[in-house]
Amino acid sequence: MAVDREQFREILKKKGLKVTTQRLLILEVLASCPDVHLTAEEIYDRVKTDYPEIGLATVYRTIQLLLELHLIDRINLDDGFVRYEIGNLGTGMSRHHHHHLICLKCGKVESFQDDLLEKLEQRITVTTGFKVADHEVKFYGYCKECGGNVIEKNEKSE
Amino acid sequence: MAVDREQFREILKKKGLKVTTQRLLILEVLASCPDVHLTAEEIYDRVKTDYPEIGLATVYRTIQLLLELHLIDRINLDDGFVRYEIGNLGTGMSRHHHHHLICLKCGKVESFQDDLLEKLEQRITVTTGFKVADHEVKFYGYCKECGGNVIEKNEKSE
DNA sequence: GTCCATGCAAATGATTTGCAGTATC
DNA sequence: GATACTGCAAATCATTTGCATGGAC
Repeated sequence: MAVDREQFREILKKKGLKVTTQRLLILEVLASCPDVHLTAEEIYDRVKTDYPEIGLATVYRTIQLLLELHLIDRINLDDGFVRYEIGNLGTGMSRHHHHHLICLKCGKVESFQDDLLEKLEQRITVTTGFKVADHEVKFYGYCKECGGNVIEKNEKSE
Repeated sequence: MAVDREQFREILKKKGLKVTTQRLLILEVLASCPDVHLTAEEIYDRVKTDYPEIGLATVYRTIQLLLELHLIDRINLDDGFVRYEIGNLGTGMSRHHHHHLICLKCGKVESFQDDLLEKLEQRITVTTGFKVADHEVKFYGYCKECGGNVIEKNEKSE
């Protein structure tokens, strides 16, 4: 699983970019946990255990690079940190446009995949003339463990 | 249209908060343009034309207040600025859970209303046990004026 | 050897906070 | 008159940038 180290080398070389230990390690950290959404600082900390000399600026610069190469996606949970996760190309699996379920209690972020949005995109184009290229969908609520499957509130209206 | 000045007074008093010119003006600016999504700085500039003594810190503090009162909503377009718009309560109209169409060319932000998401929310709850309380949906693409209704690219795959 | 990439430290820029003065109730 | 609110300036904090060194090709 995860992007092959060789594939990544190829991509970098094809773009005239250099293959460095730092870049390999950062992608590896992100690829090794496709369902954890890490902040720049968290990536920095994880890489540092294997490579203590790395600087935070390098992490930020590499993140930019990986975003431009579409190997990772950014997620903003509006908590003051931008998070990153490995993307479609990065995993090789079809994680095409999955949505995020953010638990308001424990903060856990799950992923959910559904194609209902495609229908909505078509509807938007027909109705407004807006041509959708990409979307970002976040659902806030309560996960299974935090009471998602228990009906604890009687708010049927609103 | 927009929240009645009196209603706002009531809400503030009920919470033991004071009615100030600054608070009235800031809500008014947001209520007067329900489809424009303003940054804190933009709100600051607009209020300043009527009330030049206002400070930027007051704008930020009032925005926090209005968010807590659920009179406004925040929108993050990931361009480095957080934007705000008047919410359901603020307009009195049903703008329940509208989505944002963000033009990648001209930067314009349109609103779009649809209930297809409700269906998706149900599906999520049934499938994962996650109970959805709120959602935020952003569509990136090209608006009518910028080529949304013109097929200018032949990219059918990806 | 040539450049690109890195690491450090300083800069940036939106948002926040402390504090003394001011306005509301 | 008490207390909450404001305005200013300083502080904060994630992210970016300048620059000299180091590493990839």
